[in-house]
Amino acid sequence: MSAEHSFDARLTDRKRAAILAAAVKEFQAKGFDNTSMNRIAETAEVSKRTVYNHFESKDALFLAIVQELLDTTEALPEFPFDPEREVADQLSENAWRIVELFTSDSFQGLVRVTLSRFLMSPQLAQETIGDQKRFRVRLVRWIEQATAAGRLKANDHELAAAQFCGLLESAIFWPAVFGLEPSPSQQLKDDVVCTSVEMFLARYGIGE
Amino acid sequence: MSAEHSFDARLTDRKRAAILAAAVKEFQAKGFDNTSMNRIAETAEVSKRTVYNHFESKDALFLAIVQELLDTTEALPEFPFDPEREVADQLSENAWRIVELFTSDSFQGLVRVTLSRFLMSPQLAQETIGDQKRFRVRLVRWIEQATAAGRLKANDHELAAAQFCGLLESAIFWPAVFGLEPSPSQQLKDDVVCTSVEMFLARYGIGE
DNA sequence: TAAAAAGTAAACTGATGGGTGTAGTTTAGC
DNA sequence: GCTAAACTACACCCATCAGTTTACTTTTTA
Repeated sequence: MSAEHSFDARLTDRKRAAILAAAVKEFQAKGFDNTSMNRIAETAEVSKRTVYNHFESKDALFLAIVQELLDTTEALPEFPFDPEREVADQLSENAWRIVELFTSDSFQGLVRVTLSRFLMSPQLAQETIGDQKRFRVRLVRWIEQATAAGRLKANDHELAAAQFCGLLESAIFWPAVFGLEPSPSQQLKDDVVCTSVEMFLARYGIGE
Repeated sequence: MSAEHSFDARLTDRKRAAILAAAVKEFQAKGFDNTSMNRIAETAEVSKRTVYNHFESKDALFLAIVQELLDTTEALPEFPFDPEREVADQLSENAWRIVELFTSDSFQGLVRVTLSRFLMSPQLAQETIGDQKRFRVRLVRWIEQATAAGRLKANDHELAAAQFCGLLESAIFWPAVFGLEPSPSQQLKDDVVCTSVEMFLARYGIGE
């Protein structure tokens, strides 16, 4: 028999993946401090020693997870200003991307796990959660370009971007993080994107 | 000598206060799990046994702190809509109150401590951080009243309130929580309140 | 097919930390 | 001043848990 059901990869790789998956699950469920390596090994259906063969320490395992999740959410495309398209249009599209990111399981996982661990150490938090800034940078650039093209009137581009994100976050992101609404309805997302764009343009837009 | 410098109270009460203060300090600095009762006793300059004489357990101590901090931030006044005053005026005032709350040390302390502990248990997090909702309720009511009075055009009052708070939070509150800017400048606060009110009214206001 | 690489089970170490028990000292209040 | 309540120092119990060791089996690979 060539393989039982190991369409996947070498055993070693499968074990590694199982450990990461188990760790994500446990860390998310109970937090870093309240998750033991024994438990992770158990959940991964792997011997404890194997966990330590793959990851030097609990911290190393944690960082590997954060890195993996960061990589997952990394692949957001650039979003340059397009002079040919309507401002509202582009902003809506950008808003949708952000909302989708916010509500994606992987990003939620990242935030929950990381937030609880690094709330106390701003340094580390910045390096990891700094991810949250990463898409904001794109938005800032877009706002800058749009302003330069005379299609927006924003003085403080950073602030404008922060505010736009804030509009989306307060209604979509944070409620989800705190488990109020498991996943916001399409209806709500629609409303939020819509009114956010309207509000933003009401303040920073040029009557087009 | 009537008293050395014990203008305060009975020794017992001073001890209790010292324990609470030490616990707040330690929990804020290192989080719940990474703070030992030994350390708290040490910081409070109190014997460990005394800590346990005042508080049944580490959890009890934690809850006492949360309660105390909640009480501190509890005393926010009602904010009814006043038909005699300009809408922008009232909204600005409300925004200022919220910003002041956000940047107050006691509130920051509450959030840091509570967030890190209860991020994993939405139930508890809601009851405690739900405080954050408490002022939002006032804002929701204000928006409702203003809308009823024909001075605003908001369909979803909850959403509108969330968005307004989001505008303030993303620029003031969260950066402070994550220790980026220890305390935002008066200038920034001004800008944020100003543009937030403008944005909000641009969308929900009636051209007055 | 044999050696090298990876996995397993389970007992173990060492440290931490919540919480208790005790015996003796200090403070409060009558 | 004397008693009860509160505080202190410190040893102690016990559970948890990160990480290790050992002796052995399975998988990979060349």
